[in-house]
Amino acid sequence: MKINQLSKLTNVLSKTIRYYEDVGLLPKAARNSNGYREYSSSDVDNLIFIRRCRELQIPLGKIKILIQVQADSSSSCSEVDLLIEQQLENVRNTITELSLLEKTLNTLAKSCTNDIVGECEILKNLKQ
Amino acid sequence: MKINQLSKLTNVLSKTIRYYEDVGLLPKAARNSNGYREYSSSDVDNLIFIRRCRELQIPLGKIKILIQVQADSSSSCSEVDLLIEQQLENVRNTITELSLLEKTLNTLAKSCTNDIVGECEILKNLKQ
DNA sequence: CTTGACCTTACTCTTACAGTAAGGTTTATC
DNA sequence: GATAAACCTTACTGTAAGAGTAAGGTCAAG
Repeated sequence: MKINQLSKLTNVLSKTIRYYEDVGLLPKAARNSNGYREYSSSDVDNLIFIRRCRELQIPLGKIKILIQVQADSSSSCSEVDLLIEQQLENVRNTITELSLLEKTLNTLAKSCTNDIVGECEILKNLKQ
Repeated sequence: MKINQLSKLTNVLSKTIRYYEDVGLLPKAARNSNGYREYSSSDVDNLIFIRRCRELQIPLGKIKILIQVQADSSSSCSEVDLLIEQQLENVRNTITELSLLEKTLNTLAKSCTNDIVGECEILKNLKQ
C-alpha cells in the first residue's frame, strides 16, 4: 500500500510517517518503480505500536528502545517494565507540580475585585 | 548594575535575560562605554514579574501582553483576569489528561508478570 | 603580564512534528 | 488527448523557551 493508505489505517499523518522513517523509528521503506514508498501490514502494526506509545507520551527516543528490545524475543523485559515505571513516575510528578500551580492560579484568579489595572490585585501579586 | 548582578538578584540566568531582550520582553538595555549592558532597579522589578509569570507557566507571548496592559494604569484589568482564567483552564485540562494517562500507565505497569520479552504483557498491550 | 572572571555576538541544539515550496506521477474527467 | 485533481517526492523553515558552545573583547588582582 502507499503512504496515504497507511496513514488512514493508522491515523498517523503521512508527513509524520516520513519523519519517523527519517529519525530511524521506522525502517527505510521499500520503494516501487516510481519512487513511491510501499508498505505492508507489518508496517501497520509497527506504526500502531508507535502511536500507542506516543499516546502515553513516551518520547521517540524511548520508543526506539522499546522497538529494539522486542527484536530479541527471548531477552528479559525488565527494561520495558522500568521504562513504563519511569514514564508513570514522570506523569505523577507533573501532576503534582500542576496541582500546586492550579492552587496558586486559582487564588490569584479570585484575588482581583477591582476593574482598573492600576489597582489590579493579580498584577500586584505577580510583582510580589 | 551589570547583567551578572541582575541575574543574581532575580535568579534568572544572564543568558535568559539577553534572550528576553532579544524577543522584546525586556526593553533594549542601556549600554555603558565598553558596550556592557547597564541595569537599574526597575529592571529588577520587571524581571521578577516575568519570572513569576513563567513560574505559573504563562507563555512569553502572554507575558508580553500583561506588560503592555500595565503601561496604561487606568485601563480595565479584564484582560488580565481573562488571561489568568485561561491559564487556570489550561492547567486544569492538562491535569485531567494526565490523570487519565496515569491510570492507563498504572494498569499497564502492573500487567506484566513474565520476564521474557516474547511474553511481555506490556508490549502486547501496546500493540493492542 | 598574565590569569580568571566577566562581558559581547552569533550560531547550533533540543522535541515532535507542521507548514510551505517546487516539482514529479497517476487517475479521473471532458 | 488535454487537463485538472489527487497524490507522491525532497528540502527547507518554523515552533517554545531557552541551553550549549565558540570566538573574541574587557577588567581587576596578583
